[in-house]
Amino acid sequence: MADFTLNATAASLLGFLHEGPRTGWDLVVITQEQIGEFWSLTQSQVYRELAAMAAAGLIVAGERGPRDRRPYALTPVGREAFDTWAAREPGPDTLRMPFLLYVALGRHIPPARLHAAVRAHRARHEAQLAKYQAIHATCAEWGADEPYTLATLRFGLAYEQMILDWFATLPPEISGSAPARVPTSTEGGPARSTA
Amino acid sequence: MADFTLNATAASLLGFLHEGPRTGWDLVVITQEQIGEFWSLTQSQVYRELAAMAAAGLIVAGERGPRDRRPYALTPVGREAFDTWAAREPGPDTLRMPFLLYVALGRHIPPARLHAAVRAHRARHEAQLAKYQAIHATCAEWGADEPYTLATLRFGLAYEQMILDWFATLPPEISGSAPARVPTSTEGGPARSTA
DNA sequence: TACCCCATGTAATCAGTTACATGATTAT
DNA sequence: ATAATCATGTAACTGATTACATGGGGTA
Repeated sequence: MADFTLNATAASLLGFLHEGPRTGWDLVVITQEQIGEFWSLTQSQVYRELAAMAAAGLIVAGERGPRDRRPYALTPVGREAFDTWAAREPGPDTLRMPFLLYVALGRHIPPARLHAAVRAHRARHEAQLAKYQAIHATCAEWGADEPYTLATLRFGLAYEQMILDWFATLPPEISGSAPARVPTSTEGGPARSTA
Repeated sequence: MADFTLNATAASLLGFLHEGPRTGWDLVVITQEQIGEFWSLTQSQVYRELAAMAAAGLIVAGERGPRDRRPYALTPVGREAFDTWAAREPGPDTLRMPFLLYVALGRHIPPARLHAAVRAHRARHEAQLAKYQAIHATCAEWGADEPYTLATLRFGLAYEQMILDWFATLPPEISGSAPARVPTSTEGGPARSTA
């Protein structure tokens, strides 16, 4: 029972339950907006993990509320399991980018197709950056009392900005249009930050 | 048979087979170094997908060579399947970052633990940046004839540099040490690129 | 000859995704 | 009354990870 090994998804749910009892639905919404961009989890997973953790005693289900809402609360055992999880090094980042696969195999993809994919992908990231900027604008006053959420938001901003900068450096074979005038960086030597 | 739907992993293998027959082992090595950073795939998957694609006629196995090496060659059917895959928009990027999960849940993690995780994670990315820089230094002459691989490499460089820049902006509660003197960017208004 | 790496594969498990079924509540 | 949304859950599947089994071939 004490050897229930948490995966990071389950641990994240326990993490949010530190702030008080939440229903599966609550957690779906919360996780989606707070960590969804770098740790996706689906509604199915949430209910599955909650059921498993309840069976293992890490959380307890409360009374069913209005719309069958069933809040789960963290137990001392759950707290301990979370601490055990937190005591381990977080695993390595993994990226899954079908678009970069396109680029890597670009030699074997019709140019028009590749260029269209570039445009679509750039548009996605422009939209995502705008979204982050909007959130950041409304939440700039957080500062001191929300450093954790703010840090992840700032990561998102930096990430999207980086991608758009990278798009601007693509050669015409890939982008379909001339690169913006930026340090061309194909003239040898290790790359250096422009920041 | 013609309706064999490729997943991106299988498609990537077909992509590399455009350059000539390769064995499973070859593909494990090639994919690991060429796309491994943004599209991980394991040896098991490679052999599984090769077997499935061979059964579907997308590739054909050649004679077994020295150490039981068995080269697979692309067939016209496989080429067509690849083209069909390439004609679709690539799916969205997904990030899986346990470390950011740590940061997001930082409020509930002992500070010393969080700071240690930050140090370890930063070290990882410093090492990764150095690796990319080394590759870039040896391959700077590619330029025109390897634009695709170069673009992915330059993505890696930009990504790692972005992360290290982000680390420098972390507040002491998270990093354990004072942030570097950079545009503090917590003073309101949407973030702007510093590039 | 002994050992290590090359190379192919299988088995078992876990995690993640999609689709669907069901019923309660609120809004129109 | 009807539709939309809230909320919980199940089923089926696909993909990814880990571990292991097996044997060839080169090297010390």
